[in-house]
Amino acid sequence: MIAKEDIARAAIWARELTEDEIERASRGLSERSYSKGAYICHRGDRLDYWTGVSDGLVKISAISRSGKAMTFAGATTGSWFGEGSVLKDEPRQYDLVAIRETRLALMNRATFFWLYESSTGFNRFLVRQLNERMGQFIATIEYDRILTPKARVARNLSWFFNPVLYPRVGTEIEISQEELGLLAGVSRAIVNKSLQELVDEGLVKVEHSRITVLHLEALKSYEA
DNA sequence: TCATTAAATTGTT
DNA sequence: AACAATTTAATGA
Repeated sequence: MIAKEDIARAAIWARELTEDEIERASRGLSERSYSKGAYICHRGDRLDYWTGVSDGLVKISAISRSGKAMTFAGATTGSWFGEGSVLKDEPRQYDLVAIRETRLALMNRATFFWLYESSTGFNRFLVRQLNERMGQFIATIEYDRILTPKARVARNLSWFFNPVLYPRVGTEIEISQEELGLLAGVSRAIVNKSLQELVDEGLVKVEHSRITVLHLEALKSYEA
């Protein structure tokens, strides 16, 4: 088992924190595991923690009034989310589902607020993250209206490489075509065909359970 | 280290 | 949704 302090130190928001702040943060952390397909929480549930993905893949989605499932985002290893619900002290607005075996790091509310009140570094992180997410949601609205399934796949892929929201090193992501389909809201067959075409266009490289992005900018604004 | 097997993933229909 | 082909991971000689 990894020490809490290591989790805190490795977290993206720890980069601008002081030693004292990191130490305090680590004491407010706990971990919880979820098996593939398990609901972490349903819309309307209370989840009084700020949540980070230690390892795995989480789908953030909602069911529209017409009953259609809609995915807002995927959270991969290293990303943190849910600050909105914790800050406002309200139930979660979205469903959270573990798409694969997943370990979550949970920061309790008291610790989150302590950082919020005390740490300028932490606040800088929060502002950056909220700003990036705003940009991504605007892009989501656009893509939902106009894009072909193939472009959905391309743009969903590009989101995983937002350096603020998803602190990954390199240009690869470990994700199966089925998982990507779940996130993009298209069938596995569409994902497969789309990826092959994107490979032909020289934008990505596809291996087993792994996708390498070669031209991120082209994916971000993919239209056809 | 290599061979065998089971499980996951991919490509196609 | 179903099927075959491919790749990986796990097991044990």
